Amino acid sequence: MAGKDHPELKLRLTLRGGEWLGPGKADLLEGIAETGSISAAGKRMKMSYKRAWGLVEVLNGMFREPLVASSRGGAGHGGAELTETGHAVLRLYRRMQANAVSATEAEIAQLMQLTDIPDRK
Amino acid sequence: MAGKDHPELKLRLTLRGGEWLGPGKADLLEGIAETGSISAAGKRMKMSYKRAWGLVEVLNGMFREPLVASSRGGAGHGGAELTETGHAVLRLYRRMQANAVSATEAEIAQLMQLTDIPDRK
DNA sequence: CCCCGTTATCTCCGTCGGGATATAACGGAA
DNA sequence: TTCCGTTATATCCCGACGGAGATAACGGGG
Repeated sequence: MAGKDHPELKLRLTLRGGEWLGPGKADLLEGIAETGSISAAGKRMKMSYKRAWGLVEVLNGMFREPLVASSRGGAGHGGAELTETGHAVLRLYRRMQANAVSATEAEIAQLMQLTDIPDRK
Repeated sequence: MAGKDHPELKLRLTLRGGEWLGPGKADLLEGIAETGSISAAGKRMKMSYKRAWGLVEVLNGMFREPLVASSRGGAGHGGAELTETGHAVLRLYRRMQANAVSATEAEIAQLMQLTDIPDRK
């Protein structure tokens, strides 16, 4: 279920050439915060651990401080969690997305009217 | 020329699953409007004609009316131009982008401060 | 001392997007 | 009738992306 929820606006913020923050990395951060594990977060998004781990590595290198702190072994058999910076980045991205959506509602509505998609409201 | 201009915010508006409007198609539309040719517009963006033509085909199928009108042969040896709908879509996309940028300036500035990128201002 | 689940790495491999290239069609001009 | 530049379409091919799977390391618990 979870309806198709169209139209949908996605944002990609390019920090430097080749380094950017988009919906995928943001969702992964959120998944890590909720599951406490890189592999679990990746699995939830149907992506391989290799890919999830690679994204985390990139994320940690994009900012001054790492966004994800991970540990191996121990009582909890290892895991991962967001750092303070990680939470801050995720929060800022979500707010950025929300602001962008509300600031473009009018244009989106007009664009949708030019499509042949029936306006179910 | 053209400075790096970072950070940069890009928008992708998904109309239906698999059909979306983003920076690439928008720039292509703009290029066609300015050059009067699909191949010239594609070349300007360093993309093959095949790809440019494919994007135009998709664009024309996304809305009720085609966005690009093309012709072969004749006095001008063929060419392409934006339809009224094409101009409208491009204009709406540009306005959407501008609104989104100004609505997220604060978050973008805060995110940049978390990077190790020197703030040249 | 072995067990466990996760992190961390590596290698192999299928898929897919898109470039490169070739060819035909078009239709007015010369 | 030939020439021209563009649209339109097909085929071949390569590199990158990412999945699948194997392996090791970790470190507290039983």
